[in-house]
Formats: sequence, structure tokens, C-alpha cells
Amino acid sequence: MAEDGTGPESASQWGVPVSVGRQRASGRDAPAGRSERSDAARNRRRVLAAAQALFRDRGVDAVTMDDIAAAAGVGKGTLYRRFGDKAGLAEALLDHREVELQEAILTGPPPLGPGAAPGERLSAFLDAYIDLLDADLDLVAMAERSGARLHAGAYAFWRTHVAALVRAAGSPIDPQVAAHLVLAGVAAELYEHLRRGEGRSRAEITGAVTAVAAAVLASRG
Amino acid sequence: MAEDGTGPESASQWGVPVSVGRQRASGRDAPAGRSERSDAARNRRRVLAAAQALFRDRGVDAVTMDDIAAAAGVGKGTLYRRFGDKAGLAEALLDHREVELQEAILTGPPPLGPGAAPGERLSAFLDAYIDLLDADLDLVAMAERSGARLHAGAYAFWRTHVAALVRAAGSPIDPQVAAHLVLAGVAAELYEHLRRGEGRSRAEITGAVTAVAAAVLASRG
DNA sequence: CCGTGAATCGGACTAGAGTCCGGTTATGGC
DNA sequence: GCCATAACCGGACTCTAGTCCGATTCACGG
Repeated sequence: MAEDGTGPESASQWGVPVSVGRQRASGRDAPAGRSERSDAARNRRRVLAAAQALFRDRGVDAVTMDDIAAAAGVGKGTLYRRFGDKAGLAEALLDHREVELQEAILTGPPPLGPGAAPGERLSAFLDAYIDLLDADLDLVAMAERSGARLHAGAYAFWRTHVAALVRAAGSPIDPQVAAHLVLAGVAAELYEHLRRGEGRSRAEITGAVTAVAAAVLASRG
Repeated sequence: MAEDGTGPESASQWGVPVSVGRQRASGRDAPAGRSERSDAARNRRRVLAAAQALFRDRGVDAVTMDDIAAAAGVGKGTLYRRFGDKAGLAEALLDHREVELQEAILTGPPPLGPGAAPGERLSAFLDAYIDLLDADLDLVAMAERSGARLHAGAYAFWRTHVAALVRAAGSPIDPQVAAHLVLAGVAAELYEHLRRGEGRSRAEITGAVTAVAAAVLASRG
């Protein structure tokens, strides 16, 4: 089953290392010593392609790790050594988008990038993050399952960014904790509930989230 | 194994139905038609006592549902029919405390109960809730696993309460959504991370959470 | 071009959550 | 006191995440 080695991986989008925003506990990405073995690289691409296709076709929850391993033509051990667990695999699939947003924040134009006022940058970030969330909700939800949310590499980035904005705005609230609290508002579980469970629109949610964030920045004790 | 029916359940604290704040999807509590069968009531008490003892002795994560069933002297089917799943069992163990807080909010003295200003009531609630969280963190964390958080009966109560306070304070933010966002700040996963992962004190966290909540109430668009 | 050893591979294995259903038992009516 | 029946009981079963380790394969130096 599954195609052969050099097969039809049409839209090849998974390069090597890249990521500023991954790094989970286990499941290495860029081997320390020598460079990545070619079979390992091939299998990584196969797994990601198979996972994406299966998730798309059947929905994230109806796909087991065995399904993915079989479709990719690799053993389960390979899956787990490389991605750590199901959440890690989901995160790998999201890596590209997250890195894009991170780069836009670090070096892009305002208001997302440097230059705008803290309040504007925070609004722009939350808006962009909610875009990402809305586009791949199931994947993000899976990446945040089982307490992985706060330990994913990407989370540390968002948190640092938001904390810096809170501090820059002169809020009296502890910036590190405030950042956690603001980000809690865009947790996948909550967003999914609001969107699908309560039928709220993206705009309603974004409005409330940015309003709360603005209130935090504006707080003067 | 395990003691017999009328055995040493010294501190009997689990009455019948009570709860304003339970009601999960499956796992009935108060049988609709006839009253609860006596053997069912006995088994419910046994299960709760066994679960509490095992959780206390070994820690929540080292106890399996089979362990609890065996210690309680019942089959797994009984466990699951009555409590739905592991999260439901944890919630049942927390029921007593949650009901107490709910009653204090509904009919107790200010600032927790009616009479105080919205800001004070919200602060008092968050403080009391964090007490509950801090006291039984593992249990609350288990009750919120697997997306159960937003669907537990107790959550609906807290949410309605907070929404009412937001509305009463005249905030321009959608009260229902704002309530979700405020409560997201006291999710067990986040609290556990701050407390154990980052070593923050209860006071630091409470301070930031109440400050954010105050900022939401004070928001004027 | 070949030997060497470290990294990778993959499928059998473990463990625990949650489901199912035939047998048993309490309860209310007569 | 007895019967019918609905509810309850419990352990075998399924399903899936995640682990382990012997066999295999690639990358590099000579």
C-alpha cells in the first residue's frame, strides 16, 4: 500500500529543519551530529503527506496513528521517534504557518511587525492568530491535546511576544502572567466551543478577544 | 478484596442527588423514574470512597479505572454507567465543594453573595474559585481533561454568574464571551503550569487574574 | 570501493480507557 | 408472599496510544 519512494508528492512543502517554533520534549527534528539520513528525510516527507491527506479526507479524529503509519509505508516506531506523539505530528503539520506568522512579527511591516503601538500590534497579532486557528482548527486542537499547549515551542514565542507588548504598554499587571491569560482566550478548545458549539462568528470572537486584550493593556491599576 | 457492604466508610459525605452543578452528558445521577436502588446507592458510595482514597494515596495519575473498580468491589461497567468517564468521576468527587461555592454565590453574604458591586463580587468569586482549584488541583485537572471543561454542569454556572457581573458593570464587551475569556484564566491546565511549572505563588496568580477581570469590567470601549 | 558503527526501521507488545450484553436482583403491584 | 419487569451488575472485549528492541541500512573514512 502507499506509493513508492520517489512517488507523487506533488506539492512538496516540507523542507528540512526550518522552524523557530517547534521543539517538543522528545521527537527530534534536526539530528545533532551528522546530517539527516536520506531515508529518514524521505520517511518524514511521506509521513507528513500521508497524515495531511488522511486528516483532510476523513477528519482528524477518525485517523489513528496506525492508519498514518500504514499509509506512509513506515512502522509506528518511525512515527513516534520522529514526532513524539500525535500532538507533535499535528504541530509539525502546522509548523509552516506558525513560522510565517513568527517571521511577520519579527521582521514584517506594522502593525504586525515592529513599529506600531503595542495596542495595535497586539490586536494585529490576535487577529492573525485567530486566522490561523480558524483555518486549521482541528489540527491546532489536536496539537493542544493532553496538556501539550503550554509546552509547545510555538507557545513560548507567542507568550514572549505578548508579554513584551504588555510591558511596553505600561500595564501594572505582571506581563508574563498577563500574556498567559490573554493567550488563554485563544485556546483551541475554547475557540472551537464558541465557533461550533455556540455558533459565534469569527468576528464576534475576535472582537471580544481583542477588546479584552486592549483592556489589559489599558489597565492602570 | 475490599471491605463488605456496610463496612467502614467512616466519614460519610456523599448524600444523594444534591448538585446544582453536575449533569454531564452520560452517567446519570438521580434516576428519573423510581428512586435510586439501594444497591446502586451503596455502590456509588463505595466507588467514591475508594476513588478518593486511591487518589490521595497514589496520586491521581497512578490510579486506573480498573484499580478503582477493584477497590470498590464493583465491575467497570458500574463505574462507567454511573459516572460516564474518568472526568465525570473526578467531577463527582468535587461536587460537594462546587455546590458550596454556588450556594455562597446565590444566597451567601457579600461580597461573594448578592449585594456588593460587580467588581467586588467578581474578585471574590475568582478568589474563592482559585481556593477550590488550589486545594484539589489534580482532581480539577482530571475533571477538565479531554475537553470536558466547557461541558461540565458547574462551568455553565460560573459562566452565567460572570456574564451577569460583566453585564451589570456596563462593559461594552459581549458578556457571554467575556465570561468565557475570564474563566479561561482559571483553567486547571494553566493554573497548574503557573503554580508547578513556573513556581508562581497563589497570590501572584490571583492578583493577575483579578486585575485582568477588573480591566474587563472597567473597559469602556 | 569496502568496512564499520551509529542511527534508523518497523512490527510485536503493553497498558489503560471505554463498550457490550447475558445474567442477576431489587422494587412495586397484586 | 409472589410475580413481572426494569434497572443494575460486572467482567470479557475492543480499540488505540505509545514503548521496545533486534535487524537493517546509510554515511563516512580509509
